[in-house]
Amino acid sequence: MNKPARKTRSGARGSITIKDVARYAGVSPMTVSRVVNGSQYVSDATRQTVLQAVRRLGYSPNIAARNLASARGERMGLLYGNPSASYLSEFLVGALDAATRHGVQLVLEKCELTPAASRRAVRRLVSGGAVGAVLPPPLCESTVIRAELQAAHMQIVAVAAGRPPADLMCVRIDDFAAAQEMTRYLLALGHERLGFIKGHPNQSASEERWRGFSSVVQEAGHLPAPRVEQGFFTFRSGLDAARKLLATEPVPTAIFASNDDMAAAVMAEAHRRGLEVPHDLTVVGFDDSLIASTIWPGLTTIHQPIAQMAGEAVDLLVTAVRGGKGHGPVESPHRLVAYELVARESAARPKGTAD
Amino acid sequence: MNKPARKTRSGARGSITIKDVARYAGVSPMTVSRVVNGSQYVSDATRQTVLQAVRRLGYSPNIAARNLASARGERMGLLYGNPSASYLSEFLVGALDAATRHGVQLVLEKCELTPAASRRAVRRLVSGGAVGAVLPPPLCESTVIRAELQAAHMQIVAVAAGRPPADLMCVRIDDFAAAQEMTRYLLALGHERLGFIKGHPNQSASEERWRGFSSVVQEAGHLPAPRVEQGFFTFRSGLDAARKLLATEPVPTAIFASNDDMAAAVMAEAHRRGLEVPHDLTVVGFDDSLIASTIWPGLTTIHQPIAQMAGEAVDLLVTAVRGGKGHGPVESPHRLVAYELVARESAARPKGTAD
DNA sequence: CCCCGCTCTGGTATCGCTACCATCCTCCCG
DNA sequence: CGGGAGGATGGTAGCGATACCAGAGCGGGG
Repeated sequence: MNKPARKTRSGARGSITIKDVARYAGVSPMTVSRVVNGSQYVSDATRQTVLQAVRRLGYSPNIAARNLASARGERMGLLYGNPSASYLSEFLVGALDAATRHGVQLVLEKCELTPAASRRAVRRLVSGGAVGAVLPPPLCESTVIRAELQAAHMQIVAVAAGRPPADLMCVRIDDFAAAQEMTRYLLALGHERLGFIKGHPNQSASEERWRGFSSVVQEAGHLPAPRVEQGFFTFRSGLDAARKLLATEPVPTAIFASNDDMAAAVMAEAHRRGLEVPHDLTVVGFDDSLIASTIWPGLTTIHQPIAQMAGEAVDLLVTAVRGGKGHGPVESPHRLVAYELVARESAARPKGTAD
Repeated sequence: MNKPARKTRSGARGSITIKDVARYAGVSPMTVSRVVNGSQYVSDATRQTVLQAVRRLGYSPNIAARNLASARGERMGLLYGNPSASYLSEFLVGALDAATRHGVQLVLEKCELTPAASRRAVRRLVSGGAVGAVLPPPLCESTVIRAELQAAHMQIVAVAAGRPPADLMCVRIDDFAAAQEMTRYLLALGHERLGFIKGHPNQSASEERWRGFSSVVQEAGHLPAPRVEQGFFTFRSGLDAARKLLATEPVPTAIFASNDDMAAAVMAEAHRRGLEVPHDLTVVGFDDSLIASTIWPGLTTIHQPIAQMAGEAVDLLVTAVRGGKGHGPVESPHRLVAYELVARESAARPKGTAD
């Protein structure tokens, strides 16, 4: 019999195992496991004892072991490759956090929007062992990607699609309502000559934002018809749109751009024409992307809790994947989260109005 | 004896185990393991057989099991909380990728720069079981954080510190050389009246970039003294600096800002004054952050391979942590990676110069 | 010709945790 | 007061992989 301790247990970090806790608390490892995993079948007294032991010893479960034993640790794909990618960093933070919580692994895969690239990306994901995928915008609009993923029997969650297909799991804000709120905000400030820059026609959120805007304008009734330009969510397209909006009289007193990049472009063009923001022109955006708080004056915009949305997307995915293993389909595959109008310096009452 | 198959193996995804491969290839699981892990002690014939079996069966090792068996799967902390945070998304992509490669878990922790917040963040990291930490800028400059981490016996890798302490593992570009190259680029275009906006005095990269710039200016000899303003890496500070640089004659023909946010501010201010970029004024930045390619005209800047740097940081960390378990200290704890000057539209020959 | 050392391969014992089953005990009901 | 339901606990057997050791085959030096 050669059974010397194979490894010096002392020095190693984080080497406190469930057995140590069990011994310390005077219970069996199983009971500790139950406490740690929040099973109901533990008496309060025992639970307290164990929790104390856990705290005293600084126990933290070994994820690898846990995953191995419980057949968890699935891999979840996150397809990214966002042209207007201010989302990504916050998105990753939220997704990674949720993934850690659930003990699943997050696999990143870059993906262009061409069919060929999509196919390749999905294939890499599949061969990487992913069982589900999170699709941030604008990838969630790609039918090719969706088809490829579904063909591979993957669970999918779309994030921030404006009007998602009913059969798709989805986490989003109410773009329509948010655009309405922003428009009402402009009206409340006293603006009447409004300009609007639409988003990319391929993304369903664009339509929603536009509908929100125009519904409020129509509701108000008395306003002059707003000036509208088509944009494509890029700074450059915003510049072109702004040029048109600002070149011909009557110049709007407020411009609502469908995202922040375009709003920043409007500000740049306004400044070039000698207009001060917000004194001569109010500019508002949508998304609260990085650029909104980077530039000066700061952009009044709609904040999306991107990290939270990404987190919920992963939650949804995990539920779907695990649920699918035994139970029925997921209860409510659509999740609406709260947006927030963030007032910074780029919006004010129109010139010549009392404060 | 009750030994019915506890679980239907068939339906589960990715359930091909090392044993299946071994059986298929007619070897022992150990041999498969050796092949998969690239051990040298496998004959070529066997290796080929096994590899074929792996491919045929679509085998992919179970990370949880692997980590458990080999005592890997450590947790690595990533402290973030970057005020000028264009880094983060690329950074995360690179770090997560490397973490996946090594089979370690990445734990994110947000961290403000105040001592109290730092302490709290580090404590959370420790209690989360992290054994090492990656410090992106500007956190790597904080002595408080470093001290806290070292007190907790964590391995640390700083990323993109301009002049890191010699005893710290570090991945960075040569800020000095990059600034030199950019300055030479401006001179080569024919610019002589230069402006420079310094970075935040608390970050050592600022000093390096400034040194790089001025060394080339001095080398050149014949130039008029450059105009220099202090900035703080923010858009706002760039705006203030630009205002000063552009308000007083002689106005520079080219302005080199120590980062992209400030360079974007210079462009904004230039446009406000009716100067066209690059026709009337050349503007260049540093970092190649998101804003550099968002705005128009695109910013000529120094590209840092952020994802790669983050990945190498994790590599370094893993090596240090695993190495520390048995071997000596890490060989070369400093890693320089290649930067690249990215020429976009914001830099051109000065006005009135032949092309 | 034997022994040593090297390459290559297989067996066995875990890694830390949880699933499942067996057990014990309490309390309620008839 | 016996039997059954169900709460609370412990024992045992893996999850899928690697570490370590043992052993088989082979070539070369003494």
